[in-house]
Amino acid sequence: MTATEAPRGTAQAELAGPATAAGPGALAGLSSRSRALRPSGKVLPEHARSHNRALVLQTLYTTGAQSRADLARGTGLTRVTVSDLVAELMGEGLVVELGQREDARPGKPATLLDVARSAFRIVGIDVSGHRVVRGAVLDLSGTILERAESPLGGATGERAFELVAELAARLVGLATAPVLGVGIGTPGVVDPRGTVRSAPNLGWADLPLQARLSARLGLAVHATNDANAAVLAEHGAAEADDLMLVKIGHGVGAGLIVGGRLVTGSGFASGEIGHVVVGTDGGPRCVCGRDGCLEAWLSVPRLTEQLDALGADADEAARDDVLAEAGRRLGIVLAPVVGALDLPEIVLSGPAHLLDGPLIAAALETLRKRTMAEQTRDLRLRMTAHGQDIVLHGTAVMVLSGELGVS
Amino acid sequence: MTATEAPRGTAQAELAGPATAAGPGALAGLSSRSRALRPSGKVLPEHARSHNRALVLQTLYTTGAQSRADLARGTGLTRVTVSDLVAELMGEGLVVELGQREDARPGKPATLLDVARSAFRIVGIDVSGHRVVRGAVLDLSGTILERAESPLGGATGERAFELVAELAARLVGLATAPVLGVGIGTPGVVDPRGTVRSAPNLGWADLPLQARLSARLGLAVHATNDANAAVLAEHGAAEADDLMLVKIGHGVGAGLIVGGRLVTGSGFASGEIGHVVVGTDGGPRCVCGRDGCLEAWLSVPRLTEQLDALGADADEAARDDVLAEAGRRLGIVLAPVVGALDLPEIVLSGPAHLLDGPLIAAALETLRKRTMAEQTRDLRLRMTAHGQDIVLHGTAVMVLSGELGVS
DNA sequence: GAAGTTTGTTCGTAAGCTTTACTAACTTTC
DNA sequence: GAAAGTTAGTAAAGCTTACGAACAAACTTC
Repeated sequence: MTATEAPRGTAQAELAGPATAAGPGALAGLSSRSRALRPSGKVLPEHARSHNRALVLQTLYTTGAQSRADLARGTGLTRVTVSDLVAELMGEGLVVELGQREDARPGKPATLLDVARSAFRIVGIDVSGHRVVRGAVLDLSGTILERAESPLGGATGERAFELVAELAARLVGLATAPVLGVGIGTPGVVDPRGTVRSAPNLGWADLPLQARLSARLGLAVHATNDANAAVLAEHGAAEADDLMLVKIGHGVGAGLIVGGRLVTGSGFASGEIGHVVVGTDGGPRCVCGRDGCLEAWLSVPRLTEQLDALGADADEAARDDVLAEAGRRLGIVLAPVVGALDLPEIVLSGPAHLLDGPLIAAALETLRKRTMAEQTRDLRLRMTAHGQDIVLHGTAVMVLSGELGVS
Repeated sequence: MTATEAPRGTAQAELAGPATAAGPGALAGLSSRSRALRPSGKVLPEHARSHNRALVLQTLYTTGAQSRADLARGTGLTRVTVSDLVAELMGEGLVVELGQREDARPGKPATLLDVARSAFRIVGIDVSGHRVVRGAVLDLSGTILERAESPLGGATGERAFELVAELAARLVGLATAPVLGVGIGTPGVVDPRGTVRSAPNLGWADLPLQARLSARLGLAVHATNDANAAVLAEHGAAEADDLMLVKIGHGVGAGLIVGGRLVTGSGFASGEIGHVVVGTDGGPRCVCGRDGCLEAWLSVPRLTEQLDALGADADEAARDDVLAEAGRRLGIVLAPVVGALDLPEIVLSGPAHLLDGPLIAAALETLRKRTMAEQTRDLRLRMTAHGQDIVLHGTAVMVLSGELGVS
């Protein structure tokens, strides 16, 4: 009996989490399979199986087209087991054969396999913009195929949710292949079940974003904080297991990966460094009422305002001073975090014309001056390469990871 | 890789590197069995088995005496499987039957089981003292049964290693039951294989402490940074999955647990916050040459010196001011870390007469003032309950975790 | 004393991965 | 040009692991 014929519907139904609705058609079995649901800890054979299945898919995803034998060597599993898992994955449409390898080697020519990167779509939504909700349809490689956006127009609460839901539905409609899942990055505190505990700007409090959207779309939905999504996007490319991403926009927030895993925090509020006070010499008044919060120093509105105040014909040096001062403040706040976590890399996301230059240089210099040389000698501080789409890319990583165990 | 699951066990696997020799006799099979050997991925049935074995042991360890049926309910495994695993554990001498349960209930009376807490010993060594190396023999519950120490006498390099090795051997000799393993907490940067990459005070650089000691004693050895050991000790008792421990002595260091796992850092130098500069208003000159490092503000020699300078008949308020200022400085450094990680709890270790009072109060107040209210409202900042023995207890936790998968 | 309950074991089964052995299909070598 | 060697993928058998069903033991309750 081949794996594809195996009637395992019951097992899937049991594994499927209550919060995430399974998709229709070919996807019905997918979302449940790869997730390791181990609330209290025991490991059953089927868990091992799904782990190995995800491992094969992951290897194929990151290493690219290769044969079953290559996969066996790469994963440490035997060729037999790999063949079995691949048959299962092919049965679900996630993996396809590309044909025989061309190069001339002794032995039977290998049949190349690859993830069916165009067989499924991911819908990503970025609610972190101040004026618009942005969305996209991506393929399994994370390439953006379609875009759409909705002006937020100051909407909050239920109206804001409605805008998000409509945009998501519109994008699902644009998808020309089955949708694997929908990912959402939103500001605020989001718990692991995708409930927005608190997002003041959007007027959301205890909004079960993931559950409601999942019910409405009939698709698997994953929601997380926008900075967390961003750091997932960056981690997808980076090889490092420790990474911090600082997202600078209207507010300032961060996402952290430590030991290869996303840090959520005890109250799901990790990365909220925007209202940490910087230094011991005061600073600009913050919207939160205190003086010298990081956000008061560094937010895009504040920087823009300061630069505008210099006038259009301002000295280059004067502009640089403003930006360098903001960078120094960022460095001051990051130094203890870098020291405590021994971080090798920090990535900034936000308007490059403000961040990429004197600001980032001053931040790195400040970090070096305020931490042990051994730790920050190799520290990298750089702009993201994802640009404006970082949250969208991150939501795709989240869906891939959540649905297929791939990142 | 599955985000929630893939790297699990890495901490253990890394802690127990290939350098760890298995013990003799009854212990020969233990150390290898419980370790989750999953460098990059595949899961075999035997891995699942060892995981479940550790789960049973862990449940028994933390919940205390209970029946096989209780264990089955607690772990989610069936009674059959639990019986099988318990038989294996009893065969290795790790679990014993205590006799029938006394209370009057319908049904066949249950046979109570417990971890054989006195059947094995753990030897712990604390090299973090400035003048002496301290050691102890502990049972599996972490109770200290014997103590021994060696004056360091300014020894460094090979002589210091010799002192440690001799103390360890002496303690192994004092043990009246088979030794499960030896744990060492040392200052400096220690990699996952127990090699001390750098410990300036001891004159150690790239010293394979774990491997050499393991070869010499013929026992499993685990070595880690002293602050990491300390936070493991604290975590053993705490229920929280996120925890920071700040160890204040001659130097200042920290150990971090995030998401239930020890943070090692990209260069194995996590927690090195002693030489992070505090604030933007200068400060005392540090041994590292900079002004205003945390260690320059907060180290025990510095505090003692300041208090001594006040004179023996000093005002109580003056003493409090000195300590409160140090506490404020600690709060300033910790605020960004608390914000970034959303930490629920910070524990201090060090001389209570200095730390437990105005210092800790000022630190907490400063933390509250410099972070978002939502995050620090429930923040706990307290002294450790382990006192001077925190590193010794931590080394025991490390051995338990590394050898048995129990913590 | 009968009925019900709980414990712990025995026996057979399903799932999963491995080893061993095989065929297919190619390159290299003589 | 044929034999030898190499590699890919499959098939069969076996081992490990955990499960479910059934059962005996031993107790409480009625």
